[in-house]
Amino acid sequence: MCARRMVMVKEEMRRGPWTEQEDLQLAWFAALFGERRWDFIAKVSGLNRTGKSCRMRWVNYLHPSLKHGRMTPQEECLILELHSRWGNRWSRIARKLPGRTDNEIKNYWRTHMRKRAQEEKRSFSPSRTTTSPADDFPIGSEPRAEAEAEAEAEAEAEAGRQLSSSCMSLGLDEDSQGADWCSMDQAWNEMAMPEAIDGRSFEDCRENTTTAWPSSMPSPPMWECCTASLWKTDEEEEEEEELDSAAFGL
DNA sequence: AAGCAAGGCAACCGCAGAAGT
DNA sequence: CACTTCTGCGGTTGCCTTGCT
Repeated sequence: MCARRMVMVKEEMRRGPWTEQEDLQLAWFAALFGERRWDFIAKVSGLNRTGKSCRMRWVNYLHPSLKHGRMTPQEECLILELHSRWGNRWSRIARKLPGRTDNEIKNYWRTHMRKRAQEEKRSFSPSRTTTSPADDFPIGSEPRAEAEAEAEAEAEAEAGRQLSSSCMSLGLDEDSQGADWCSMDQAWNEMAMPEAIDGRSFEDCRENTTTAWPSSMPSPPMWECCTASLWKTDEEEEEEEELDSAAFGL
């Protein structure tokens, strides 16, 4: 049904999840033409995806220097600290976490902070448990949704601030591997083994990808030429961040 | 075993700014 | 200088997986 429609609407761009074949194609063309001109790459690769979509896929998933796996406690700590300092500047925060993307960090923050916020909410307002939220606002009324969303956002932010400060007050930093730095969740502490991430590193994946590479495509060297510095911090930005740090007395 | 809810994450969207013409 | 195109960012959505009842 969908395929039929695709045939009918010839120029329609492909959307949704990427297939392995598409990934290979994109990686190949990105290596060939560089990590720029995504519209051009999208066209010549015949992927029938938008340049934007290609770029997103590359940056968030295919780039060789990306880490794939759970956040380490150090990374979590860093995210909390940087978020308390910079707010939702995900790309900026991501630059401080080599191998992590803004999207990944954003997702991480949202899911974990929301969870945390919900816990906070429960523990701080026991009285609310006795009355249903619907008591305050009739079902379907706008104010309820808005107020709840606002409260949730504030709770998330507060959770972050608290975690961040507890993180700092414990004197935790890059050396805090495996430290019992907060009780956010026992599971968080169990992530402390980078080697255990899925049992494999991206290097492994890269090798596998290379071996599975179509014979018509050159393999290993392309990775070398395209690993260039997605995560290298721009010097100017770096300077600015230093200034920020100084201003915050860190 | 089936149904449902929540969690996790990939992907998309809209906008703003930079770069090119 | 104005306009167009491209890139990057942050917010949001929707699908898949996992855990619970």
